[in-house]
Amino acid sequence: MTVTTLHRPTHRDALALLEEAFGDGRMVTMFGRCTVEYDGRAESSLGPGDRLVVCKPDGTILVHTDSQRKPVNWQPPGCTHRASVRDGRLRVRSERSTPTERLDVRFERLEQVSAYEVTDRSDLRLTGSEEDLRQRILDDPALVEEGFVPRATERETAAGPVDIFGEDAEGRPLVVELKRRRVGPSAASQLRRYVEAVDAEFPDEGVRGILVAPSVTDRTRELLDEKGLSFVAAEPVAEADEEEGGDEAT
Amino acid sequence: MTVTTLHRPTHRDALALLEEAFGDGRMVTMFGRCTVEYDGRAESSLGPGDRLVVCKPDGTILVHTDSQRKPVNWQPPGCTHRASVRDGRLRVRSERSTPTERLDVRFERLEQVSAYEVTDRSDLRLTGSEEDLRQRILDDPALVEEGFVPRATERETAAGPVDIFGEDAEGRPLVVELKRRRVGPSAASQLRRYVEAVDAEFPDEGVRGILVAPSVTDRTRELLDEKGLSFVAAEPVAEADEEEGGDEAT
DNA sequence: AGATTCATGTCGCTA
DNA sequence: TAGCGACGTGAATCT
Repeated sequence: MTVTTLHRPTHRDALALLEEAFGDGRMVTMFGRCTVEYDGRAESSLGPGDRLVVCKPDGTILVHTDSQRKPVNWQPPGCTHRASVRDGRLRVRSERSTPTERLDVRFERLEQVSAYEVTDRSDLRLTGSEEDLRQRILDDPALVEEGFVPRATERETAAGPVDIFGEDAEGRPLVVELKRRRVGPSAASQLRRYVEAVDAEFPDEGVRGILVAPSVTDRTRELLDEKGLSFVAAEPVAEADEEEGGDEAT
Repeated sequence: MTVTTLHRPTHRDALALLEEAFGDGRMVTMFGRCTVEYDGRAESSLGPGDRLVVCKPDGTILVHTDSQRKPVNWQPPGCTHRASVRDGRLRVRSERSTPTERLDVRFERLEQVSAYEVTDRSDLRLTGSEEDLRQRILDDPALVEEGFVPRATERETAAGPVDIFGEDAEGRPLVVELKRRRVGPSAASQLRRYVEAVDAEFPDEGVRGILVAPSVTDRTRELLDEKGLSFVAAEPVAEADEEEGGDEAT
């Protein structure tokens, strides 16, 4: 039996299941009317309402309402959660240090508590990341510009690590900043920061900077132009051929 | 009855409950062995495994494993999710446009399906945000420096909106960038961007920039110094008095 | 543990 | 709708 469920349990029965499940490393969900108090990097208070609470065996706790992707409250992995009954009500407390953070969920009503055994796993395979864009450019540096020769990735500078560092056709240092999607002003600032740091390393060598991304906003384009930086359009994965024959839709 | 639960249901029975719950605007959880395919801003494939799937009435869908705060796969609010049975297996598909994204969850085994009615709500009250820091400084501008006079918040510039714009004791323009927590290099770049934009607006008036945050990293401190920018330490909420008497622990 | 950056970031606001 | 920046960002990587 991989799922144990209590329907409208007493708070004490719920506590018993929670303690058992926490001990077994099972994942738990609770649904009911509760309040939530959080104190740590910030501080928050959530009045009574119907929520889905998820406790994971790695110490994660999530409090979900019926909207939004983000939990209304949570605690990250590595926390220790403990359940107790105070004044006849179930309470789940999750704590951690560095930084010190505490989350308290107090239930007024409990509709359902379930414990799940998770045994089967598979890893996620994802494509379309900045890493894919980097690989694409290392495979074909001409995508950046004719004659570009990559020399290093994640090269350290006084301002932080440069995505791709290399030389242009004339042998001048070239700083390439990659973004997997359309970028705003912060990307231009980031590139500028790296270029200035590299420029300090190679004075009078005419260090250049190129931002590689699918596209840029107008303001970002202006910021790049002002600072003498370039933009080259490229995507993490080659676009589907727009010219005829691209009939792979289902 | 605010919760309906099916234990080890047939895929057709699960489908019936899902369609009913989607129609009623109820929140749904499913637990079982499934695979997940995603295609949109990126692309991913997740092999078979035991997961908790949450469907919210606002169109959010979450696929959680037994670890991490982040779902392994998801779809944001505003998506339309549809359930069906193909080859005797339950499938939940969630789609949206702008950008075009599709998520497919296919179940091999179904341990439990639950539908929850969410009626009771309360809003979250949170303190310790950048907004709190701003209010603190507007209440007492001397926290930035003696003689500082705020003139505007979110003031627009060619490089974006400045958190607090004002004048120093000598009447020179002052750009203040706020951060609720310890900052890295990007904050220095951001401030510099704003200062340069304001400097272009007020040539030869000696525009100054001050970063206000709890603390900065060493490298960020150097970047600020290089560019003639300042740092002032301040937190969103006044720190507890470290000197004696702070005995509120439980 | 701290620093740095990417992310299918998410979310809210505003022009 | 797109642009822009905050977020209790989270998560990975490297020192």
